[in-house]
Amino acid sequence: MTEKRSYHHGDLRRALLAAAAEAIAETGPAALSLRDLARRAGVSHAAPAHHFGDKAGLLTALAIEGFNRLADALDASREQTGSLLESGVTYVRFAADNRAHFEVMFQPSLYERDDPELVAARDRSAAALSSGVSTLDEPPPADEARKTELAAWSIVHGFATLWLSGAFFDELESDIGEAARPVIRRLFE
Amino acid sequence: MTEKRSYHHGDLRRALLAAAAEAIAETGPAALSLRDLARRAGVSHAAPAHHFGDKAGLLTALAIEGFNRLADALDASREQTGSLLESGVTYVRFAADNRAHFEVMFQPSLYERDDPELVAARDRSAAALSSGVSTLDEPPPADEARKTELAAWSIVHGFATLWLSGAFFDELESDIGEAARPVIRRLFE
DNA sequence: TGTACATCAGTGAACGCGCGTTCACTGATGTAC
DNA sequence: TGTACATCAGTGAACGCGCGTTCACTGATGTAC
Repeated sequence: MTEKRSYHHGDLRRALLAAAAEAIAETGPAALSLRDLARRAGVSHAAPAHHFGDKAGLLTALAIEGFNRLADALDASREQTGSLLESGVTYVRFAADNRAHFEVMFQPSLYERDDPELVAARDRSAAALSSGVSTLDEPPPADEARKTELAAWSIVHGFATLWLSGAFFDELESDIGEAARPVIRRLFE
Repeated sequence: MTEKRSYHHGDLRRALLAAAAEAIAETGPAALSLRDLARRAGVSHAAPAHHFGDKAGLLTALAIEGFNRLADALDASREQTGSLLESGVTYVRFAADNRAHFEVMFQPSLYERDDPELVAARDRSAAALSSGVSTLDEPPPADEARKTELAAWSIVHGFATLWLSGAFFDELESDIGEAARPVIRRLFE
């Protein structure tokens, strides 16, 4: 913790992203300031611009990280369970465990939505989501599949968003995944 | 438009709320500044404090207005159609037509969530939502009803949120209500 | 109908603050020979 | 193994900006008599 830092930080880019996730979880993405991140990383206030240029650049990097983590989690869930319901549980868990990333990912006005790396990461997530529908016991006909995908995405996204906003405060059990499972299950009955 | 204004504005409180909805739709709730609202309302920069105290006070008023409008819309929809599906369509339409209100309503960190008037308006919305479940052709048993409510709320809230974030951009038709109906219907099959 | 006065809505100057951005700089690292 | 030099990461002082807040004020409105 109290390591001496040399003139060069060594891993400032990563440290700034972690500081950003922390700050956003505390006060939301819009209140983020580069000077605050520099303070949190123990570095001069002009340093962040070196790595990200401006706030949008930093949030683009954070969104990329988020979409890749989500795709990783969904892929792993599908491999292990082969169940769309469990992929949904994974989605809401991801949102709760990566709150800052999640908030940024779905506010594209905060970042550069055409960044090639971002587009690739977003597409990975989308593919992981839609491949989940094909794991259903009775997969819908092709022309209906997209509607089912959107319904599944909507219900898990809505549950996660409402949970994070405190709408279920004190009503549901504290594990978001367990709280979500019986609700998501309604979609498949 | 170019009416002469007397020293007293006459309806500044309402004008500030309208200006706030406009500003939030443009740049989001966090970027809101009281000085900007004063400019939009054509009034000196210290005037807003007279009516709302600070930003949280103003956003509390906006959230109250939003929850009441939502409750009104849901009540009207239930009276006219008696269909939970159509209540869902009404919910997503409300979100699109009252984007600024909707965004503020579900970010309680922006306002005073214990304000009595706010609590009352929020409860009105919640009641309107849950009474919708009892209109189903096959209402669920009492102990299951809440899960069904949460599923319905989640799917419409998720669809609305994803739509507003641009996630369906260029994919779905431009009327959010028509786009949502076949997706929401998946929950009832 | 007229006058006096209290109340209230909005004004405008002043303040201190944190922010993003710029820029000449300095110290560390890596590579060529 | 040693030296020279280019490159790059991070510094720190300076700037101008918009913000929220305060406060003595002024003009309009409403009420008492």
